[in-house]
Amino acid sequence: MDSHPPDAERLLTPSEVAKMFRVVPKTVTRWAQAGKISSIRTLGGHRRFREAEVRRLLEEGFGSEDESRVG
Amino acid sequence: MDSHPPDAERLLTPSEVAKMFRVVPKTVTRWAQAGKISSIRTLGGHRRFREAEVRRLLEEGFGSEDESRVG
DNA sequence: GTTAATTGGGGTAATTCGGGCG
DNA sequence: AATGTCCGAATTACCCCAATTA
Repeated sequence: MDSHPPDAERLLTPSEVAKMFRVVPKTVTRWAQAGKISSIRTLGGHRRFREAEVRRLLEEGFGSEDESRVG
Repeated sequence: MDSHPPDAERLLTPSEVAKMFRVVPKTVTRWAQAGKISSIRTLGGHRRFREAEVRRLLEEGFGSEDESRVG
């Protein structure tokens, strides 16, 4: 039996996100601390990231650098 | 009709909770042992978790970390 | 060249994972 | 097959400081 709760969303570990961006896991942690990426915490304090958001951020980085960035 | 499912009493297995947090089932068991999450026992000694509580714990850790939190 | 921000590495403690067995 | 419990290894969090980048 493999019934999952309705809005079970795919979560990624810091290492997995780090590999996608080609940075070390610690850098991903800094992004979370800086509020640049949202994250949830396991009950032990470790972070998990939404795969959808990570991929969105990853693709934003491929946009033209001429694009004005609001921030 | 089941248009009003009593979510508050729905119970989840260790595996289901583990998938929601992106951890392995054993880790969820550890959280129960540490008292970080309440659980009930089946007559066979296995644990079950309240979906409402799990969801609450899951959403507590969401959002940017630089947002102030009202305690 | 200087200033400010980001990234990476070291170190330690806590958490998580994986294997084995009941 | 899923779960419970114990142990050792890997991952992560958090600290500080140097190197790289804009």
